[in-house]
Amino acid sequence: MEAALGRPPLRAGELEVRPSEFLVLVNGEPLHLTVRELELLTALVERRNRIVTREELYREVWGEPYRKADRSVDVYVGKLRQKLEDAVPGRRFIHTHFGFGYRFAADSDRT
Amino acid sequence: MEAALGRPPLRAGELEVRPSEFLVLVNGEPLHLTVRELELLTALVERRNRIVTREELYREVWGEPYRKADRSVDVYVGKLRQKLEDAVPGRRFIHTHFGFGYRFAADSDRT
DNA sequence: GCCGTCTTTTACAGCTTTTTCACAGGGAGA
DNA sequence: TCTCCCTGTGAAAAAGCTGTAAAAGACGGC
Repeated sequence: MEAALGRPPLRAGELEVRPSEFLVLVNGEPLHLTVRELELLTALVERRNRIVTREELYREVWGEPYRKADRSVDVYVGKLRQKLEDAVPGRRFIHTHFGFGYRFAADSDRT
Repeated sequence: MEAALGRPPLRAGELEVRPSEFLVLVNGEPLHLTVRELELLTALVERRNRIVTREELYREVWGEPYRKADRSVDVYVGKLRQKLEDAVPGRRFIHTHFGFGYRFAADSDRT
């Protein structure tokens, strides 16, 4: 979270992430997220359209080495999906790549 | 999968393998592969135009000694051929060398 | 302490992938 | 041609991964 300042705003479809303000807007409306949720979403959006391993996400968000079998990332992906679904029904932002990890995409395409 | 990072992209005809992104493109379109499929294809493309024994492929992809009579490599070669055929009909990338092993070739020539 | 909120851990069902098996068909040498 | 071994492949069994609810733990405010 410390590194939030200086990170530029990110636009991704109907989402706008402003790390420096700890804020996410969905179609201009603020989305209420917890710290973990915000950081995980930010990490994903910063890596949009790329498959990201749980290990990389865990290191980035939790700031410590990933312990195999830790399910925190999965749980928070679930939380984010729920909130994003509430905010933008029918849309799917976070894709699962079985055996690899997750991928954020604002446009409903690729892979 | 751990060793995926740091491996450079490989181009081979209409294929592009990007191990570091867990991604294979066929004429620019992502090809959906499982972990084993991706690793086996990567191993073959890295050794393109050479006959590779099952033993070598097994050691590389499965990371353990090859047990004689294990058919895993054959099964996965079959899966890859199927998916490549769907993606590029009429093309043959993976050649069988009876009694020796397999060989990947992007150009439709030699044996 | 007691609450409310957030985070971490656990458990399990459901699903996907991987492995194993069996058999048909093919290739090479005698 | 005959025989033996090798390969292709569908399908069943086994293993492994993911989604998710819920329990348990942490932490701060009152």
